[in-house]
Amino acid sequence: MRIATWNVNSIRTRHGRVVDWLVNADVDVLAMQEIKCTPAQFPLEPFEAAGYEVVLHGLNQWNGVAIASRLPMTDIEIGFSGQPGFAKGHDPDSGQDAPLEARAIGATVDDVRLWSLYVPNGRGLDDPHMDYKLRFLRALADDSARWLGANPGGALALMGDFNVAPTDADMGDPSFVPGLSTHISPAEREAFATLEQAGLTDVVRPLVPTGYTFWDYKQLRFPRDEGMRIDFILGSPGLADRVADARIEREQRKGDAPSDHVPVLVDLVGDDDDDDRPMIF
DNA sequence: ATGTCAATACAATATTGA
Repeated sequence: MRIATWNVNSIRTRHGRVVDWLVNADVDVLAMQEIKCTPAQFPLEPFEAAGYEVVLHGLNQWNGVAIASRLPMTDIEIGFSGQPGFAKGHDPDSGQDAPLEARAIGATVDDVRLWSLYVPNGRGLDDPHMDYKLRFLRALADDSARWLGANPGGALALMGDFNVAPTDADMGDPSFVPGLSTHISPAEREAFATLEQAGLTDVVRPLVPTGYTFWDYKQLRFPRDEGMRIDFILGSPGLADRVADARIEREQRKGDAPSDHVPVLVDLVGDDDDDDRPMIF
């Protein structure tokens, strides 16, 4: 089974490129982020014509997550347990919960529990959005730890735009982020590390040790290769053991109307479609 | 020169977000 993640930066603008890539790259399941639309606005037809079913969560023109799959999806979950909310100007001391944004959708394909996740940007080190980002990451780690406790040995994949560059090599120069050095601050890296403490590992890095997944549209970042590695597939041990290959699809940053992010994919063996499982006599 | 892009409200530009 080939699974992938891609921040598409508007599916209405990008559906042609996305479906073409799904078919050409022979992808079974794609987690998308920043679809930037409601369910009524989502271009379902090109996906269905290519043989993909889509589940999505979109509230307005911001954020939005989806999963497209040509294998059956079950147990669709909108948002994760404990996911924090956010609203500009919301007073956290008001006693009222801030509304949830469209940043998480889960589905099960074969025996793999998959999530499409769009972690808050943070905006600035002192911005209220940064605290939201840190709380979002910690709550995600807590929910993942709960799932792994309830499903020992289970295959869990967190796929998405985490908006954190976990190592220095994942961002060549902090000035790539205008103004403030978000994405690389100790607080953000510590919050990201709680996912590793929950038992999840980056399953792409061992096979693709270098390279970026995002280049800002501004300031010729792509031609200069001044990008960041912020899109990941994080797996439980039960998933990581089944990873046979991984790729970062840098070519997708080229050509007409690219997203500012590129797809990241991994191949899994040992799923229900066992014709790719090594035979042992 | 932030060497940009997308959605919306609105009706040619401004705002928001990334």
